[in-house]
Amino acid sequence: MNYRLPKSERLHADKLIKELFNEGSSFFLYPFKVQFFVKKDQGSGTSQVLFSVSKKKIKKAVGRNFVKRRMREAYRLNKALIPPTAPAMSIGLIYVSSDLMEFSEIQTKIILALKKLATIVSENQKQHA
RNA sequence: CGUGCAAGUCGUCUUGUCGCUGUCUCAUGGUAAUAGUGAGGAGGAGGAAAGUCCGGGCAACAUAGAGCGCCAUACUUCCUAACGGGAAGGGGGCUGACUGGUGACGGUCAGUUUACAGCUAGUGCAACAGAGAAUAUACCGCCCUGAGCUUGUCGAAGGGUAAGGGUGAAAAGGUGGGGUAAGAGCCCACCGCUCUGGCAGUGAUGUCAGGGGCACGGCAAACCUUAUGGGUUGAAAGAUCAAAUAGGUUCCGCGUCGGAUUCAGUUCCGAGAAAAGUUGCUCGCUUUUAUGCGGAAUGGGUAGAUCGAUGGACCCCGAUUGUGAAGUCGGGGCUAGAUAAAUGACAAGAAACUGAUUCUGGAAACAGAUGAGGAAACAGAACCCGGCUUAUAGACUUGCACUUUUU
RNA sequence: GCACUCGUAGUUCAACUGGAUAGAAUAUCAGAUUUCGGCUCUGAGGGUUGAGGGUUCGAAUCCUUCCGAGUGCA
Repeated sequence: MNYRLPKSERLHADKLIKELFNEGSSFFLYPFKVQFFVKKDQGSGTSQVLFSVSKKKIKKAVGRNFVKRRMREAYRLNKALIPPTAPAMSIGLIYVSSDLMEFSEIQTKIILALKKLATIVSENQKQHA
């Protein structure tokens, strides 16, 4: 199983991020807001993900780093929940709680979020097909 | 032993699994070099990385020189690349102890604190209270002269007076004495202030002598004056490379056909094509289309990438100079470099903190042992340094002070 | 990262060049009016002027250090 998360699987290009937030769709699953955008004419390639924590919610830089690292770990260990047949897309995981959470808690929530994302994407595929 | 204060140092560690990041080596890849992929090696947050309060490096732009303006600083000497930082010293304030004096007040020692140039340049400010608030002031009071008649502990009017009362944050030097009608630096001594000179000190300043006489009250974190310093903007500075698309410039080819002409599709004549209008339709007539299309080269430049950007006023150790901040010399070391932003997650254990319970001693307080469980500070580099400020569980070292117990 | 602005009753704003007890509207509470409520009238409470330190006789105001909120710069 591939548990790696190199730079090519992280979203870092300014254009793609603007595209994600301007044209993507989203849903809430506490404590996350999941923003995603299916790339057109790409087939089933590698997805790219970004993690975001608001400065308004968590004031201290240490706390923000702490949450982002735990989110990244949780995604890294559970990214297989998105089936490889799914189309390539940009994913944004935004932390909207103002409390610091334990890793186990974040992990369960991430799993739920990814499962929901996978079902939404597969339904979209069926509708288009 | 404990507690407190001051100064300084440190501010978790080990193992395993799965990752992130730059770098080195090897392999793969490829004409070659990058990029990518795989394996391995040795690295990967702080004392404040924070606040952004100062200073410097660095970069771009500006700049003959000078002045005005604006901003900052402000006892002295030194340290430093520089500073609003630091060191040492001086002066002032406060506290305590001792001490001199009738008194105002002074002296010595210790601790602590201090944004500490100039209101003896100018301008300005001081509510309320108070008679009077900065060219002082006469309310009560005190004293003198004393019209008058009610002859009194009376007193119109005039004058003297800042010692006393009262107001205030502040009442125009203070204390003691002389003096006077009562008073007053009016006079004297002392205390304080200030000026001049001598001496000591690099200097702030100290000290001694003489003079002035009581002014020259307070506020400059009021305007301001003086001295010194500062060009402006900040890495989102700036430098290099540079896709796609659109557009710029240059060149080439085509330009409905024929003829003539021109530097030139430049102009003319004839014929023709397409579209629109006129009409119910065709012919005819009129108008429009042709300053466009394609290709190549080229400069600017966006996305993006690279550099800036991590070897430096560097760190450690030793010697030496200096009261000290710090300097000099010698030896050793290389110690994060990310960019939608790495330095992590999980598990186990070990030190340090807190300490339920149980056991022993004891009348008790408590002491010694046991050690379940809990908690694990403040906080995350963003171009780099030197400071300052603020946050911080706990541990250790040194010095000082104090309490209690035991010997 | 850099540059800058602002914090006053529960809320919206005042308070001159430092001058005393920080003022107004609204909201709250109480009373009057009404059969009851609203409107209206009268009155009261409510502020460590964001926090600490300093300058001054005196600080919301001046200086300084923190805290919080906000704005601009590609």
